[in-house]
Amino acid sequence: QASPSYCAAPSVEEQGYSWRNVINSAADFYADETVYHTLQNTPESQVMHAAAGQPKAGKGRKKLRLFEYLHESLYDPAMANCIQWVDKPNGVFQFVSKNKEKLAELWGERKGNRKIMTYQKMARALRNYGRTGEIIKIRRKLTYQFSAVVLKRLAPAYFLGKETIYHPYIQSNQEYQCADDWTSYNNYMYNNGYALQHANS
DNA sequence: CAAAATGGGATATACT
DNA sequence: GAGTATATCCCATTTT
Repeated sequence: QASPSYCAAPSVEEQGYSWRNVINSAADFYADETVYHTLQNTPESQVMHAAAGQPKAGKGRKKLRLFEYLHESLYDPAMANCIQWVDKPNGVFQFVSKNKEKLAELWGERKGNRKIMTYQKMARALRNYGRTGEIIKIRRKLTYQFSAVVLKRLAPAYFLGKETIYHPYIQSNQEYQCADDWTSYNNYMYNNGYALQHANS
């Protein structure tokens, strides 16, 4: 057991701990950040830039949803040490083991919760997304994936223009009732397209 | 084995 | 009051 010798994509969370390898394209980050601003201007996207860290402000504001917060963090370079894209085009991201609790904490503050939000509780909420398919868990450690729908809804005009990218993963825009099926399908695709050979356990 | 991750039922809250 | 979207608890199972 424990034979960490993948060569292709260094599993970020493994003992390898090679975040930089995944981040490598900082330019990519900034490019998207720019796009993110576009999103802010998009009329239909009422993301509402809720004031950062306001426990109980903004009454009329639509409440920020967990996946919106995560998506937002994903585009925030300052959060790169907590959460990060693994496969941006397909909405695959993962938390950083070492700082995931921090991200959860910030989420809790953002929501103005009474107690401190923990990764466990946040992950519980994340699991609820699995029911509706908004975000699903994929086999890799601390890794999840936004559904095509959510991704489109949150993505800047950017993807809307070239939505072709999101094909390799999800092909049935039908329903997510068979979560089990397409979860494994995704896992299959994921491992297939990333670090195909590893066949561990 | 221990720790980290994952999973999910049950109940509580806050808000529309 | 109903339904949604978590929040919180808490405990069990799996993976690392």
